[in-house]
Amino acid sequence: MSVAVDDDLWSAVGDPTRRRMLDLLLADGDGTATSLSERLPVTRQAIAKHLGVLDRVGLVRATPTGREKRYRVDEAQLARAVAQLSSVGSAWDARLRRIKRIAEAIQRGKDERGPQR
Amino acid sequence: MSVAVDDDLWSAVGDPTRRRMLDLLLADGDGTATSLSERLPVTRQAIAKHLGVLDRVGLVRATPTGREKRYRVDEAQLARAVAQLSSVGSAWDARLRRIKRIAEAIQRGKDERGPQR
DNA sequence: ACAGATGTGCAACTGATGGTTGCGCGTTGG
DNA sequence: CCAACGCGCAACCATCAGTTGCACATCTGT
Repeated sequence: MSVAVDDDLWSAVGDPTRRRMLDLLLADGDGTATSLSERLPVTRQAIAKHLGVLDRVGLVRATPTGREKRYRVDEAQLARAVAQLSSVGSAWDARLRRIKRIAEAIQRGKDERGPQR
Repeated sequence: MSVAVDDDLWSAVGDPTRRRMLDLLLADGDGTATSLSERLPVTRQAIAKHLGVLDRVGLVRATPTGREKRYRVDEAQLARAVAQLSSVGSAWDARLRRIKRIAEAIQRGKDERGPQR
């Protein structure tokens, strides 16, 4: 059975730029579209759109203060996303282990019947 | 410092359809574009394109047999992808824990100076 | 108080990509 | 041998990440 995953959340962290934005926000505590765009190889407007996406899925929250708009990571929601990553990861990992085990069992079966068929 | 991630690999597993394809291939052992398209809500051609992407990043390998082309998951490469998922996940997790710890420390500092002011 | 600097938001355009339909070609099986 | 099956290629559409350009709001220094 495939793991239950919130596609919106996953694809939000699926984008490399958005992942780096989250990294920066976590490192600095908060940030604005302009401050993030200065540290990433994309324009402010592109960052603003990404912030819109992250905001829609609840990974960041904005607090307008005067002329600027500071964004903070919503830690609970990011924790949810992390949980999903490790969930899918461990599911695949389990399958890989299982496949490997079966392969080894088959190999053992062949050996029992003799190496020359 | 942000985790080193192979963006191509990540974005390959970032797509929900491709993730489900990998799930099916892992469950069945192998599959063709047609067999996968029968179990997913997209056309064969869309599946074929996704298989192309997965093949390009090495997550699957194709073996043409007569008129059909069977795809198998490359276990080593998928293991690499899983490693990256858990790598990013645990990096964020560590940051979240650190932030929480600092927040608690600040809170303790306030308490020591007295709850009022 | 006002003029310039700074920060946002909105709109139009481009390029990549996930999806579709339609068609033609090789392989296979009754 | 020919009809069915599986695949690849091409054209087309929608969405989205990214850009440029411009207008509007808010600070700030003199």
